[in-house]
Amino acid sequence: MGTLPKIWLLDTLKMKHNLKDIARLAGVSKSTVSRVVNNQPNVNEQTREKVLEVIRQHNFRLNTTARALATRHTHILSVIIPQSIASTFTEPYFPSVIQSVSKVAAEHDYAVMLWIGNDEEEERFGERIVMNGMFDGALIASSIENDPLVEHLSKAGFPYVIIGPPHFENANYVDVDNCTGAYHAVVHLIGLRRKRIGIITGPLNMGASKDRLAGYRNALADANIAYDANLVFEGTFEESSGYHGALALLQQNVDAIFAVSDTMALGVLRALSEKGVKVPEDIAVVGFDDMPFASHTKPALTTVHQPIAELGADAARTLIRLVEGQLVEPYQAIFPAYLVVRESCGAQLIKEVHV
Amino acid sequence: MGTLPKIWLLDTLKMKHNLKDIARLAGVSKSTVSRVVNNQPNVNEQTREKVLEVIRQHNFRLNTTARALATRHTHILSVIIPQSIASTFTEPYFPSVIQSVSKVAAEHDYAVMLWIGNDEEEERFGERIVMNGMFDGALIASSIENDPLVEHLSKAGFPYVIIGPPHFENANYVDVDNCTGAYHAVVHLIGLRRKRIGIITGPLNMGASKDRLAGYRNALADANIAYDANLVFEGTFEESSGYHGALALLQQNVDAIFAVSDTMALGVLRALSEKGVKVPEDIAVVGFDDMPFASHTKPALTTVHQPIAELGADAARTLIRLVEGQLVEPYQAIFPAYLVVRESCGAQLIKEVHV
DNA sequence: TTGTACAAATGAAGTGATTGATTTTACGTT
DNA sequence: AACGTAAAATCAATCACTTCATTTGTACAA
Repeated sequence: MGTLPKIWLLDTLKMKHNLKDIARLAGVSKSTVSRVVNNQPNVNEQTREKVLEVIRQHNFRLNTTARALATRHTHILSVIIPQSIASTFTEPYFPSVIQSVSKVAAEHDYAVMLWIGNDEEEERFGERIVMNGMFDGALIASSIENDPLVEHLSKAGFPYVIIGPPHFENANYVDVDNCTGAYHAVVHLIGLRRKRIGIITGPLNMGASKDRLAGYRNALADANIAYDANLVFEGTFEESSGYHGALALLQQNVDAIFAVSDTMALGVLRALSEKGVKVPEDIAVVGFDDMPFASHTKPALTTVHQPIAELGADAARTLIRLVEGQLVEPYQAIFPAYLVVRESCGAQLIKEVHV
Repeated sequence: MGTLPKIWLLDTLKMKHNLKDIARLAGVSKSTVSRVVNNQPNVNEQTREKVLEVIRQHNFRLNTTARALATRHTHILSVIIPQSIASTFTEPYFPSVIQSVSKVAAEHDYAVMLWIGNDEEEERFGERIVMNGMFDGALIASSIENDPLVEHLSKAGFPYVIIGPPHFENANYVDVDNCTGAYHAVVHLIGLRRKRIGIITGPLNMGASKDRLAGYRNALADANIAYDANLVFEGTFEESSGYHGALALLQQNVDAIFAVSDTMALGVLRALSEKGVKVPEDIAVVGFDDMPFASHTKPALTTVHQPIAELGADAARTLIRLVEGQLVEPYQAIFPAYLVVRESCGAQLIKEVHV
């Protein structure tokens, strides 16, 4: 701060004009130019044209920073990826969310700031974000429970929307029905006569992971199958944890593995293929996410579809409404997740048997 | 603009203070508080302590927007993903770049803005970015040739660094030696006695794709193998284009396929596996990128490694130097790319023959 | 007791917009 | 011609900071 040189190479190249200049050149006052730029009424049509002409001629662009100071709104939305999941950032889930957020933001003329947590900084992450403060609201992508970040933002008075399970009673959030989605997947496996169904969960300090595990347990309970903690492997959402989870569950003689992310399911397929285990004949595999690659695996992956892009878009729209004061009640949306049956669960086999 | 309600629910909750308030409360002037906040010299140690105490007590945070207006620097960096490649955004390449940029930015106390091109808007994309103007400099991720975006930014006077092959003579850029990387891959295949080597390129209006194709041609030329346009399939960097490329090249009786991205190589493996073609026995496959999943495919993928994170980090560091006026000469860095030999190229086979 | 030097603090003019209160202009009525 | 009215334009305050020129304060030497 304050240590930057005063003269900027590129500043000298661009002749910058401000409202006042344009006003002078067009022979009107600053206010009038402001009205024209902001498409406000009460300005004569000829005057408007004249001003626009001058603006065009001088290639004038409004200084957004000054406007932000005056209006107290930057028209910037933050997307926050907590450090707890930064290692998973390269998973297609986040790009999808970000892309849809970015699109909605653009439609409403908002810019998007991105904050990705860094393993090396602990507490400082939330502080950095809050200290910056140059955004109107924040979207928090699936953080862990009791993430201090949320409290930080909340205390600092920033509007925010959580993408994932909520942390507080009255939080604004947009989530997928993880529990029911997982439930359907496991019910399906049970229907296909699988008896020992293993699960590879995500980190259990994340709401989404817990909900999916709950769906698994509900399905077992409804079928009167005893819950066996040995069949539960806590993964990290990474491919390698699917791989190791599968190896561990093989020891338990499972006949089905439910990996709660497609990426982990990929790891499962790799492990089983290496061990010469046939999918779905010997072990059925079901994933979660329905990522683009899920239909391209071998065998094609049966998985729980979640509408990731819709989730991000809805969250963004909600945040904008919140920021613009159009949202009075807390907004809490839960999107359905449904099972997409492909090859890896063995539904085909059963059908053939029936025939 | 200008249509937002004047009273904000959350504004009433947070008692906001400004420099003037703090100055009054600490019994000093605004300037002094500013010095303290910015860690500048010429302020008495006791005064400094006193001011800091008041700041702490009132939970004061500097208004970054006002500072930006005064200093004419927002301390924001933009990462721009042109619409031409927005479809590939979920590829791990971009998250990796963004993550490393984000990290470097954080280290230098910069925030990161993200602009992702949208297929639906053509020309408006660059305009939107420039009109926003609330950033000090931009990082452009691998755009197509003659992308009007670069011209836009350049005209608007924004410092920028290109990640990928440069568009102009004097542009600042950070790139990978795509040509040499591809060259090594193809030379390796030739050394393994492959005679008909097909290539699946990226979009040929992108510099990186062209450079990789050039490397392929150079390798053939050096080995006195005639270049055959029938062995060249123009892909899109997407998995499916690898799949279709492989099917097309199968018609040409190739004995090796060089896919210039790992994701496309994945598609190649899928196609070959479906057709019952053995890799590497019947057809050798080489990818490009060395993505995390490359070592987890079956067979493990031989591929050209490129240091994606380093690329992003270096670009970010360069941009910050540029923005802060510490860069006088154009910065042009080319990172080496090297071949990582695994199973899919069939190097093992040859060794065994020799034994 | 001044004068000088230097550190510390202050005052005021910027930065470029928005916006509500106010004045000017244009135009149709009486 | 005087008046009322509404539209159009202007004025001035405000947003919250930085920074340069200036003043104040202190200590030490002459």
